[in-house]
Amino acid sequence: MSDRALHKRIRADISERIRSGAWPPGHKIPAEHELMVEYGCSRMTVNKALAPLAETGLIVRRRKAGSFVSRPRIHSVVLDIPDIAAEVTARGEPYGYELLSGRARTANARDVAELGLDRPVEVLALRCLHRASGRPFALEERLINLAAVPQARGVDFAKAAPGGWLLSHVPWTEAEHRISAANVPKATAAVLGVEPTAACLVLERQTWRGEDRITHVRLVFPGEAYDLVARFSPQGAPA
Amino acid sequence: MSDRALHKRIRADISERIRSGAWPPGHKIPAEHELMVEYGCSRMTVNKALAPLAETGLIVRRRKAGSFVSRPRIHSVVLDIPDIAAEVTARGEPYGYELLSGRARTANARDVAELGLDRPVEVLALRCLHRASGRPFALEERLINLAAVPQARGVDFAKAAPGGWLLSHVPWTEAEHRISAANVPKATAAVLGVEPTAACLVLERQTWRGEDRITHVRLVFPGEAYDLVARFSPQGAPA
DNA sequence: GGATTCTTATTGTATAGACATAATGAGCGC
DNA sequence: GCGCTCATTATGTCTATACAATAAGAATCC
Repeated sequence: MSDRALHKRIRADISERIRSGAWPPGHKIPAEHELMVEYGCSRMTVNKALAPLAETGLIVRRRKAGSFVSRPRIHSVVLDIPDIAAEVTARGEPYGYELLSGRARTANARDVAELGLDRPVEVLALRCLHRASGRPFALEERLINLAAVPQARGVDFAKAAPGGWLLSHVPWTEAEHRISAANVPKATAAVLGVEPTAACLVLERQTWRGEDRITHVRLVFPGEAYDLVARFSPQGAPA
Repeated sequence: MSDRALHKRIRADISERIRSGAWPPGHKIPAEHELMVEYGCSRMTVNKALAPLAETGLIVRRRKAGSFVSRPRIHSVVLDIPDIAAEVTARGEPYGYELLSGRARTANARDVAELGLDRPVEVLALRCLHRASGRPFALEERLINLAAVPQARGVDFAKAAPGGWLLSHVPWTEAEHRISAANVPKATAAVLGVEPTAACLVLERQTWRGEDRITHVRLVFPGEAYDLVARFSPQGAPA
């Protein structure tokens, strides 16, 4: 493991010392000049090692003052939002997809609110059911803004799930996810084959490109059948 | 915005073209030499711009072949795991904390499973209630491995919430989070002041340092009172 | 044709030097 | 002591150059 590039080794060394607690928050990190001597390299190399640590917030750098280990930073993790087909397949279960309903319509008040539109344009409203081993796995309720994605009009979503089609055909610049728990309406519970009182995990995603709203999707997972798992691996940690 | 460092501007330009779809997946990115001419800078500067893009997976670089926009990358987001006190205060509500119970004991079978221990050591089991404007906001069920964190024995968790104390006193190297929806036991529902049928959002976190298990915490949020929000901001995007 | 070798384009890494920028802390005037 | 100025120091950025590593593609040999 010591055959990697020097600047990466320096970075790994430092982040290791921080993560292990040897250098607590607030601790002063040796100056570039000192590290340069310690590792017997040029200042550019040291700088290349430290710059990303500063960018990701593990350390704070101040001119003249020096570099310091950050105060306990916001506790953030990377969460992989599942591609449902991949997720089901990864569990070794056969994946099934079914389009329950789908039609274009002028956005109603609720559509406008969910998509965050400023006026009621044409939208495509879809309801799809994803299955694992035949059993309902997730209900997808999706709105696609046809003003922003007119080419979605000609796609047959009975064959391909809209998530995958959108991902590969429509670029987006930003997305917001919302994760919550909810007791869902009776109709939804019936489709998912759970009791109306069962807790469901609701994942909502809204994407847009520039000012244009692209799509809004709500994925409802039946109760305790599904967990979102996020593993935190701090900057510079070996895989 | 064009007064930032050149290598950051180059990086922003490129990631913008990728995110906007102008450069689709698989598209060949101009060689370092070309970008060097385009921006009138040295190759080092171009390299400093591109290297982080490769590290975060937005692009793939191959010697002799060139640099290319990655195939639809894994759909991952950064999720800020809340510090409850900060979260409540940020909403403009007064924050309240209460220790419901706490005692040291030898780990029982369930403790062993939750902490992932290999033998039943001494643990500190805590139940705490977090309030917003007096109303229950979250129930915290926490186990602290006293074999790994002996100094926790002398702390009065009636005054300070264990999360904050651990964060600032005990370094950790890895964490795993699990987010799910659940119908909680009657006793839990009663403490939270919700119906036993109400869906609750359950956030579990387990942290460890090296091989040592540090703590396991389960935060139960009453139903739809709380959303986890994750905003995706691709590499190089302006804040 | 197919396997092997050679050439070369392209990225990876590092150096030494230069100037810019920001902020600390010392010195100075009052 | 207080406020101002200024030298100093550490980081921020960039250049020009060098050599290494890799793999694509061309040339060669059989």
